[in-house]
Amino acid sequence: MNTKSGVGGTAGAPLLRIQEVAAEIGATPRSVRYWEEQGLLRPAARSEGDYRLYDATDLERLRFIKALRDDAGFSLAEIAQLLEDEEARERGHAAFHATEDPAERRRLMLDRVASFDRQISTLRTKIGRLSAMVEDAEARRSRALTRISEISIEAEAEANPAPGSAPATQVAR
Amino acid sequence: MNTKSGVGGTAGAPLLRIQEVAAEIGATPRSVRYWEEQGLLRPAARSEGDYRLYDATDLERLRFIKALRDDAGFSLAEIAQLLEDEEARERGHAAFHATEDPAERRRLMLDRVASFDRQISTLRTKIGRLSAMVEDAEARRSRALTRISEISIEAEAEANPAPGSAPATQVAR
DNA sequence: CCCAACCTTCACGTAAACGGCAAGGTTGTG
DNA sequence: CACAACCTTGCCGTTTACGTGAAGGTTGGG
Repeated sequence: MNTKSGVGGTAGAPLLRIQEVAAEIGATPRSVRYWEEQGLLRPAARSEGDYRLYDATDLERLRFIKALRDDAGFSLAEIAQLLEDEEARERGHAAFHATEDPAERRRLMLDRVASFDRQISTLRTKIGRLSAMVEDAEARRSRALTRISEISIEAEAEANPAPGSAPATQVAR
Repeated sequence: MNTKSGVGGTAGAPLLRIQEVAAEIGATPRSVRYWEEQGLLRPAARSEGDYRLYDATDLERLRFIKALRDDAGFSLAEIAQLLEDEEARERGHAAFHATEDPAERRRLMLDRVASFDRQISTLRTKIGRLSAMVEDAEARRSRALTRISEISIEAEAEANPAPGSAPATQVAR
């Protein structure tokens, strides 16, 4: 077995190979390659022998993709859309470090915030639709409960024809 | 064009044909047939000439299926699971009308409530995962905002050489 | 009765998202 | 340096969820 866990040149960052990242996020190397093929990730980095190498940022991105697919149920095409924002953020990150101008840096960060806002709103839309379904189910549930109490009353009336007052028998079992 | 809108025998309920229900829920007849093929709906009802006929209950069910697919992003297999509960509810509905015993009726309605509870919890689980993603994005967003305010301070410091101490040169790079 | 517009059941085609295998190159430990 | 374990790029196979005819029957207004 391999004892090594990093392939970093100067050991600055522990670059991972495809199987390692795949296992980390709970996917297969095939899927990760497919996602790359579909343009969801950049070529990451390659080793001397052309092995794909992933860093922490890539891992984060992969986790995000996985969550969008499994948890949110988005298609890869939709994810590609959402990731365009993420791309923009990363480009912004590079631009950020390329400038010293605080005004420029501020602008880049504001773009980043706006990008998060779009992402959040997309997710919230989905949550909204799911919530509507929950509310619908809750309404039906509560109607069922109403019916139950009606049945109880009905049962009482049947078991106790007396109109005066004072119920006597139990209903539940 | 056809002027008729219902095909009810005694005009008790306005049974719809496949294209009508499909249009109603925003799907194609093909999809509706496929869903039936996959066991998501029962044969509904058939006309003399074997045309599929749908009533209000079927429509509700179809709407539910559509929402689960489009809004919640469930696979037909998952929907089949969720619908088993719905099936049980409908069987319970029949059993409900078949008995006069209030205790029995109460039990059936309680089953119905439990079934709704399971459905609601499934949806809530999904909402929870989406909410986690939103929270994550919000955390990143707020970190970006923090960076922005830091930049503002940095800019001030640069424009305004240290009042108390600390000679100001450059910071990052 | 006629005919357009619907419906039926096959049956094959397709896009998405991978799975799996072949043929060959790379890594790094013993 | 040998060799197991990993990687690479094809490329074909598979499942899901339908689309798209084909060939023929049904409906219902005129």
